[in-house]
Amino acid sequence: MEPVHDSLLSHKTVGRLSLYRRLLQEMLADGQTYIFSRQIAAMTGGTGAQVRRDMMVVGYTGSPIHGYTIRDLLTKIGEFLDTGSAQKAALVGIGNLGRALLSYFSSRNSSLAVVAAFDVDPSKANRVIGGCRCYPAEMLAEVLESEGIEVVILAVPAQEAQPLAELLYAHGVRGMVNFAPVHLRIPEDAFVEQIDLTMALDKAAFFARSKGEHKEMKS
Amino acid sequence: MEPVHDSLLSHKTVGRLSLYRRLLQEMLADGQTYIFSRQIAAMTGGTGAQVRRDMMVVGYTGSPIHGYTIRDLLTKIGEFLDTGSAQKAALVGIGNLGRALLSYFSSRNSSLAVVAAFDVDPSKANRVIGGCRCYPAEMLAEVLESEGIEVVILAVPAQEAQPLAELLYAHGVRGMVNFAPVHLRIPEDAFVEQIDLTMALDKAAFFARSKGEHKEMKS
DNA sequence: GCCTGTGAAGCTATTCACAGCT
DNA sequence: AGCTGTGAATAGCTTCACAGGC
Repeated sequence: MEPVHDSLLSHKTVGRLSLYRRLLQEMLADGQTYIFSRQIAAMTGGTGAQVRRDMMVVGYTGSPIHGYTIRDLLTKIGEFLDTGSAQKAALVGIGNLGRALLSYFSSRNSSLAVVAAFDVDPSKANRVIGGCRCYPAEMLAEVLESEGIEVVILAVPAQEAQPLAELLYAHGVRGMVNFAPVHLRIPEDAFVEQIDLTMALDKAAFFARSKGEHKEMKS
Repeated sequence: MEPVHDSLLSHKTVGRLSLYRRLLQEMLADGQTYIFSRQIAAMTGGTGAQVRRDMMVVGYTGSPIHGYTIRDLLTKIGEFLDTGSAQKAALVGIGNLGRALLSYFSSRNSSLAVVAAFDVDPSKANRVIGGCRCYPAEMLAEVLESEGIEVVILAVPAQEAQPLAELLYAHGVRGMVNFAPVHLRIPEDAFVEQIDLTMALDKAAFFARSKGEHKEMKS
């Protein structure tokens, strides 16, 4: 409805910046100091021009001689993507997928820590999985507020997702990553990143064929 | 490089069709017979116009009276998305995430079945997880060919992903869903759907804030 | 030379808006 | 009246191409 977008601040750009950050962290750990836009592009599957555009957004200016200084660039991207204070995340739904996600995120050193997990099954409470304390669902509101959690990962069954999302919204959560195969209806001022595994597989299957066909057609 | 795209056949359209299909299957199971584009749009977070455009792609024409006939529409979408013969998929990497994905896909009745799983750890072989037979990594090539697998899900550690992708490509796999946080470099005629959990969380965290800020700024 | 930063062009995707139908 | 199908318009994203600097 309303074009609230900050001219240059798109969805996709933010995603790529997250990607660049991870990449640059690895390079820095590898002992590299400088990098050119083309190199970043090659490693992320983009083009040099696009990388440079993305850098414009964060406001970092590289040198034509060395390219970008990895450490400084990381700082700038961090300033752009992160809040001053460390943000906290939680996960709801400690099933197979939930547990896998917990261990995935505990191993990564994101700027964002998953600090709490919830499940309706009380037998799962009070355990620690992937360095993350588990609570029963009744404690959701309480813990969200005491910890100041603004981002939540939903790994619950499809029919539980919508009511849960509404509850989370009511308690101030404005960013969600939803693995349930349902579109969440929540107010405009919250953001949902939908991850749809069935769709991903369908797409891979479809293009696995169609790409091959194109090749054949290419007389 | 080369604009191989079939005019109307975009990435995103295929994704939405997969979404519509799941939705329509549910509605059919619920006993519904007809549906309007606006209703589909409301349930997927799109617009009516977009739904109708997508339907143009599959070549199904609805009636202004009833809208779309769910059963027929499903058939058309199926004809469009699926091959005649049932396609098979495999999964590589039976870690936490791999196991979660196996049980996820075994419960869904997709047109695409995950029929085999692989892991370098031989102790995981010869088990059955989520109705899916597990093999040691050495048997990859053999099983891929005997089963005729064209689509593979990669749930392996980052450093193993690229060599594995090359191996899969060499054995005819042309569609992959990659959960490893690395961009896969493989030839143009294969398709990779990248699923990046860290990026998803970063985006949710970023927009959780920025949406709120916009609201404030809106004097 | 080979880089960055960036206006301008080009492309893709989405929405508008209306004809046509019942 | 209210829907679908679709040309035309718009919005959004990516790439081109070149000035400017060392």
